Amino acid sequence: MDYQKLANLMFPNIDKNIEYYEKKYPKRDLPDGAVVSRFAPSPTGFVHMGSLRTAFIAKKISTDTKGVFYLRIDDTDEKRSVKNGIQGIIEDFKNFNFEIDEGRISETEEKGNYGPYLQSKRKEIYQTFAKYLVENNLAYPCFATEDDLVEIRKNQEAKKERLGYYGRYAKSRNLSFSEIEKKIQNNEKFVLRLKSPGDFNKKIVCPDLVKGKIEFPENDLDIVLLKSDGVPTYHFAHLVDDYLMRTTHILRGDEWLSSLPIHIQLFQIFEFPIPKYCHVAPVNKKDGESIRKLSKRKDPEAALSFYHEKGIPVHAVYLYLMTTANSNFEGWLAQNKNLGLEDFKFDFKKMSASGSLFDLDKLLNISKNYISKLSASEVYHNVLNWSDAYDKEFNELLKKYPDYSIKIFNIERKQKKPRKDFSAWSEVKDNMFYMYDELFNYKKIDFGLVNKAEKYKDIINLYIQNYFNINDDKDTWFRKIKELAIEVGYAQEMNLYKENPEKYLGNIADISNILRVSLTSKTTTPDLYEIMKLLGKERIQERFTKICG
RNA sequence: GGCCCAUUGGUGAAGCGGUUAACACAUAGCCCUCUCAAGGCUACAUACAUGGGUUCAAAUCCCAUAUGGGUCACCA
Repeated sequence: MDYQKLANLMFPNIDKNIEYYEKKYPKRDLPDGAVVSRFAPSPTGFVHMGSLRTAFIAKKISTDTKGVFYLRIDDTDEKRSVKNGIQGIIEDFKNFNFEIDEGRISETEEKGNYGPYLQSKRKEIYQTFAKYLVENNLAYPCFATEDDLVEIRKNQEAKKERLGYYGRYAKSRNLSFSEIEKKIQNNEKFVLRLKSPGDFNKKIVCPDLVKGKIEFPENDLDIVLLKSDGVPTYHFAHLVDDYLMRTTHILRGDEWLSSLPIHIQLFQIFEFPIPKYCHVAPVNKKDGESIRKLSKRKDPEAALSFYHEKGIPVHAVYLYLMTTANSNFEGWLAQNKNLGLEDFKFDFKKMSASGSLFDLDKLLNISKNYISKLSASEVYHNVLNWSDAYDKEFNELLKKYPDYSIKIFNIERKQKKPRKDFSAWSEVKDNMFYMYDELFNYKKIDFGLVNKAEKYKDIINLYIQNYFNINDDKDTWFRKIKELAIEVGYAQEMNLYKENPEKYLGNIADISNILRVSLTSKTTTPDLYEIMKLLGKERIQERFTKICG
């Protein structure tokens, strides 16, 4: 058969060749060892936590090696695409400060010299590569209908044979030119299938940076390369795009592991350099007794918006992702307290090959520690940003009292071991609302929460009259509370009380708590002295007065 | 069903032929303390899936089984 003629019949409008594209997208001029990696999601509208993890690792090794990380949108399947799907991904990235070196940057724009980065705009490129295969008798048109394929499968199932389009089941392999010509002239739909050179009885060793060397049978399936609408399948697009975009490392979920023989075969057929593959295990979730992959549909924590909404700092999420990605990261960080994520070298050898459960508690713990190290001003700006999207009322107050708010966040922060009150910005308001008159409600005060608080009015009155002075230093302030305790028959020290509880009506902690609850409506707050200093004389007196009537 | 991957305490995980089998999170208790958050100390946890080998010696090497997961589309 004249394969050139066949190729022209199938792709009459393709006039370029592979060399053209090789010249258009030349080898990248990068330092030795530079990693070119990418994230290639379908435009489903948002990024999955597991995807972010994979993309984060890819980007990390690219920047570590002074390489390139790019974003390519895999929109070859319309059924999967969602309206504004690209925008959703880009917004998630923006919210997570996830910057790309090149690729798609909005619904309409992109940057970089290796585009288009939208697969739907690369049809001609794919067809050029497809035409090459036909010209060289490496691929052929297949006219089998869906029914034909069902028939084949039934047959194979009945005979307990291996499923798929291969060997003697690949009937379209043997069509003559005139048969093909006739069908095409009749406008019969066809797909392009690989004429697989593989032998199922032979083995191929596939190296993988996280799973190690895996032995598979060679691929002998005549897989579909181009669908009947001329759009490539993932396998073919992967070959063409990652070759032309000069990708060196393919990071993807390990559900792709079993198609590795196909991909390696494809690269070999074209004699293109085979990229390094890194199949990343999934992030899982316990669902009753069974364990399954974190699911966009079932698990809110699968979506990045979940973390954004909670106000978990982006950097904390990355710290957590790195602790799950490289087992030595946590220890390294503990040893190198003055260094950060950027200074850590990612290593595939330290990556677990098996999936793990997503641990929100651990994330929150990391986040709590991270926040404790921020400055009051940083905290303020973060809370401001967060509340702008999720709590307008609080946002207004923060904007109204910026300096005052920063002072609040500074309570017990500038010390060697700062407080660790919150692990997410959404927790701030509940912790601090009483510092704002607009949010404080004295009617919610419940002295039932305080031990031995029966005579709280007397105690508060005594305090205002004889002990309260806003200008006292902390020692004096505390000494006076002790004196008050003695005056009303409470123990001025815990030890004394513990030794002889029956001798006292209560203890010093009870006194403090009566004051604390009066001023904050909470039994748990940061340093009461600091709080009173910030509240100031008038507001303190006002709050006390309201309680005592 | 075929092919492939995985399996260390509640969770993540170290371990690479000889260890009292690290560490972190979670949980509990004690200490500290004006409350809390921390911090310090301690505890907890029946932790090496099971069964066979190899070896003086196995969580570590080999084989089988079990369990979990993936994949076998004109989906990615």
